[in-house]
Amino acid sequence: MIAPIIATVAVAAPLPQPLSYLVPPELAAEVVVGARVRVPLGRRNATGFVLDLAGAPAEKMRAIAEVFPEPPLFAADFVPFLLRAADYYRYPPGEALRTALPAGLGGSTAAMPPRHEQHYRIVAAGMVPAGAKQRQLLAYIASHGEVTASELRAAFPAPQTTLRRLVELGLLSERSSERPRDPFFAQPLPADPPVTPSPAQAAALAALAAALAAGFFAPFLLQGVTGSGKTEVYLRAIASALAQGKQALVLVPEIALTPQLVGRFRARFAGSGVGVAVLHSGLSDGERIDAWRQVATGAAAIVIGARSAVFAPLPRVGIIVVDEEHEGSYKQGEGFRYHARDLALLRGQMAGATVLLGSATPAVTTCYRAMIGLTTLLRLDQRVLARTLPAVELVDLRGIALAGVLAPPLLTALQENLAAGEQSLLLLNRRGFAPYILCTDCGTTFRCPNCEITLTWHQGRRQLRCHYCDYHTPPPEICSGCGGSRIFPEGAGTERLAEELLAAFPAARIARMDRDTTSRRGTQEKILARMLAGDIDILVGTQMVAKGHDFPGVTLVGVVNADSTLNFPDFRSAERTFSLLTQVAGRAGRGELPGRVLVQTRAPEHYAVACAARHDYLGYYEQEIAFRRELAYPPFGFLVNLVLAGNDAAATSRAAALLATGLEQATTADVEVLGPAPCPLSRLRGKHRWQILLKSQRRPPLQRLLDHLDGLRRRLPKGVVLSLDVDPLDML
DNA sequence: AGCACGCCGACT
DNA sequence: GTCGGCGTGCTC
Repeated sequence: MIAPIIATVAVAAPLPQPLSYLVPPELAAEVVVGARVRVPLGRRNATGFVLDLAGAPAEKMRAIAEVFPEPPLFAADFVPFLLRAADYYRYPPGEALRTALPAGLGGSTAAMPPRHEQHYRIVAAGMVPAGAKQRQLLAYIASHGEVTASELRAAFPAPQTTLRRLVELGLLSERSSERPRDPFFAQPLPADPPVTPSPAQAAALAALAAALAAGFFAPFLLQGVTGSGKTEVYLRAIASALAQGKQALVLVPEIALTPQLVGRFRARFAGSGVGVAVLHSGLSDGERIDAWRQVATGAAAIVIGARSAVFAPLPRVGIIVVDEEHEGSYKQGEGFRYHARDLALLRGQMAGATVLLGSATPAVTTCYRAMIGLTTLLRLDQRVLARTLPAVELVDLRGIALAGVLAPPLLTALQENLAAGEQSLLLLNRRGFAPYILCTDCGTTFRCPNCEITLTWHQGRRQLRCHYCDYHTPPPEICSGCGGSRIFPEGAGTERLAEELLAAFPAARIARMDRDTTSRRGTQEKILARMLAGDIDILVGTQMVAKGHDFPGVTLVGVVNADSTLNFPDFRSAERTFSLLTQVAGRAGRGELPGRVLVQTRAPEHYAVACAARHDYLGYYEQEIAFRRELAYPPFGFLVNLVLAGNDAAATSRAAALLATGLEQATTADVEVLGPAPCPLSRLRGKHRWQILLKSQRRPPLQRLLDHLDGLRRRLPKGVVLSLDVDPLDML
């Protein structure tokens, strides 16, 4: 009697553990680790992923029903990482895996089949067909050797029927190969001018090379201001990893994943035949599936991607780069709420890889790890080509009567910069025309019926819009409170700022860059190209303009309201403010010309603002870390945020109270249960929301308390759902 | 998440 | 007497 084969399957259902299934003998050849399968679950079928195979005695087990006819999605060494990640964030492993996989591979439908490309070559030389078109095609193919269908389509109009005829005549042979859908297929490789590393870059590279050679987990923090040459360090460190037969994973914030950045990697590596795969949300399902496949088969040695690329199934990852590691977009905000930087560290640890975190303004938690020696600090202090950092001037708005949103110093600076024929960049972290509209007779504001916020006035679309759900409505003719008609927009967004600028500088060419003007594909590139060509004098934008883009011609940067991020009801508001101000200040004076930065604020003494103005990361860090220590916030304490959401206000608050009581009874002295309290966004998309914050100086007791949660979760009233955020980045 | 089982209210 | 409410628990 041969022991039956048992497969461990992560089922795409909210089950806390993978399940075991019998492998029917007739499927034994196809059921491999990484296969996608259909399995019976209760009285229905579900999709699952094979994590493991073993011979074991069959107990009460059901059999795998079907195997998807496709190559395995990952190899066995990927599984422990996935399970650790799912466990850490308390998310069902099957669902975690489904989130990690590209859309189209996580579901129950067949994957989009690979795309094929036809190749043609001459079989019988010398034979001359009758048609002129046939002769032309043959001559072309004869002179090029083997030719692909797409090349022929480029050279001849509609060659398809002629080709088929030539194949039928036996003059051409036809062969088909898989061609991955490649969004960069038609793009030429940019130039890659050689640069000599600066002494600081060389020192960093020496440390990285030593770690790569040792082949153990080694985390590094590469701290360098914008323009200090971090990317060159990434490129060279990756080259060392490749030279050892290892592979590289590069994570960048979604917003920074521009063709320019990818172009730089392709320029360095693709020329020498190294496969570079790109994974991000802008790809089509087919492109994404193909990219994932190239990674899984090992055809791509370098993977560049946003957050979810941390799960790319690289077989031999030697280095993981996390660029702009402080960026909040690395944290997934719903569902499987993982943090890609933290998982990069975990993955590096499990794979024995070098992990390189890069930032000008490292997250306080990351810097702390460097300070206590858990991470090696590498510094790039100089900007390349000895460019100096721009001077930052604070404009204290207190006591200034503003006509619009721009105070006289910033207006004057803009005027001067325009007169000098140079470009300016203005940051206002709020899109739309005005954050709310107000009845001046009775004070009524207009709110979203689904969310606890005011509606933003969008002048161009003549709409009031909610920025949290898709609610939108035409403006009210009369006030719903008093019947009056004196309703006016209050406050300012990018739309109003652009209008104000146009009024102040009628001759200036002004453009706006925010989610409203860049939603269509290609529009963002268009604005960037116009900026680069000098066709824009003043660019107005949200934080989009602060991150990821180079504006070599910009010599003046204005921050319209530095306090907007500071006043967030969140313990990380200072951190975000410091980063944003530093980033946007770094946009000035990157080219030949020196830069100038003006920051409007009502809190010029606040350390996040004052230190950013002085380019003083350490000064900021010292104050921030003291504040964190005092209140036992990260890195001195660990947080888990529990959010209860439901349609019924009373049921939701009752559920929150019940859950908090249950947790208080279960908790030990070393875990604090804070709340329940209404979430800062107390109503969102129609749901009433309450939160309970768990806080502890140590992780184990926190995890133990979370074990109790699974029991308590079941006793919630109907219609109230609990979601859990381990290491929350914000608590809105 | 589904989908059972199971134990209490108002109906042909 | 049943139809159906949604609390509780399981799914290999």
